[in-house]
Amino acid sequence: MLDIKYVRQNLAEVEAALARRGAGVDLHPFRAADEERRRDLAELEALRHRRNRVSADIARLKKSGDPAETLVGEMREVSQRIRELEQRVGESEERLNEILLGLPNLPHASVPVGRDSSENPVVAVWGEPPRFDFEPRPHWEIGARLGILDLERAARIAGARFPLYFAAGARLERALINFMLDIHTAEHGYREVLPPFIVNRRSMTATGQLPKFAADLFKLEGWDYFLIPTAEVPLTNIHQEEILDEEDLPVAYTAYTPCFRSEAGSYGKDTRGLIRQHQFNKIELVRFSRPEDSYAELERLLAHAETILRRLGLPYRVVELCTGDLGFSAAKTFDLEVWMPGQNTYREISSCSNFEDFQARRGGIRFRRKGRKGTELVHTLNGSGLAVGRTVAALLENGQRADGTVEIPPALRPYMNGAELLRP
RNA sequence: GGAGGGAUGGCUGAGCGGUCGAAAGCGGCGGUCUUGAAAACCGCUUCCCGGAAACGGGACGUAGGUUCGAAUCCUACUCCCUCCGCCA
Repeated sequence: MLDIKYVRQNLAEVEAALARRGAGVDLHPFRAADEERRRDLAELEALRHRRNRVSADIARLKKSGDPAETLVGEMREVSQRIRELEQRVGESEERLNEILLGLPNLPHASVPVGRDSSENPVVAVWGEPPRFDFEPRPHWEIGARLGILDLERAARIAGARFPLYFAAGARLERALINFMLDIHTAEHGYREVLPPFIVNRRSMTATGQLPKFAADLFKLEGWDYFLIPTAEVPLTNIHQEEILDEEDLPVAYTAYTPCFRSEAGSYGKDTRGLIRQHQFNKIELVRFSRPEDSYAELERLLAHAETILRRLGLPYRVVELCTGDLGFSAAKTFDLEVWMPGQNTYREISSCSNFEDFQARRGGIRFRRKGRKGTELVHTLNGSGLAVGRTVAALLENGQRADGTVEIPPALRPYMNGAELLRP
């Protein structure tokens, strides 16, 4: 959520910044509700002031046994008017809140202006795409031939876009989860978390999935509960409505969770393979920092995610999302895209973002500076470190050999009982 | 599922319907003492909104209600705890 004071004082700038995102927003309804609220609030507070004073007078009169009927009668009317104004102010606030919850974050000044993903600049490239003396296959064919991936049977059990791994495939997924968590906890200083995979409406609203993107979520019938689309939601909400100590920052959490996404509106896109699933595993990285540190923290977070790709020897590039491709809550985002030989293209495997105080304001996540009064909102960041299913896909495609076997990267072999190859 | 208890400041925890934003303790900050530190002692320290400030308003789980006036009374809801039952 944007700061209401900032929006009020910079209406035109906010509209312009949101226009750069491609979100044409008219803030006139905001202004109208805001002015109405402030007008009513001024009257309301004046009346409450009067009531407070007169109530004290009444108390004094009663104590000394003097009659107070005149004042009591007068206050009856004042209280009636107060109730009316409270009602009106409440309605204005509801309107304002609804508007503010629907506004996306403002892009950081450094974010390149662009319409969509085609205008995302590539900021770094790592590794050489492998060369094959045969036609590289897509991962779903490799996985099927190895007998470790069975998306047809998964469809029977659940439906399209669900995973079903067997044997070395299941083991590979588990190996990657442990491999990534071990690096992030032992080398990058993250505290490991195993959070709920189902969260309430409040948490979804704090991180920005709600109210606008309900259609992307799986909701439990008969409950106000949702399956998490990413561990960002439970991890960021760990400190919902808390005041952290400055010396505890930055706070860094990592978690393995499955992720559930309805993928509404993506019909026909990536219908084959592991790229776009209703359920997939992901290792998430979440950081809470002081405002002045958050962009250095973003670099750090990005480097942590990159480490995984490098250790696995997977070629990738870093792209910076332009204003038009930025997610709702993010102020700035870098995507990591891994090379997929079977598809002859780079595919997103991690997304690392700084949300600044956007989520912290929605979730009430603050900190207190050492030796100073008052509180400030923290900055929140998160990134995938990495999406596990897509990592499996990348390993299968990059490690494939002419005879149908797949080479396991050396760094992962200890997690695979020392095996060097996946064979049919 | 059944029975009971509870929700108050960063934390623990008091609080007859009327100077209660709230006792006390802990923690934090500043000071005295000390070569320094600790201890001891003194002072300050809830959060949010408006305001340069003075000051004003609000918040005691949430939402309503009663009342001139609610942390205190009533209703509903949410969450937590204890016991019983069931259960991976």
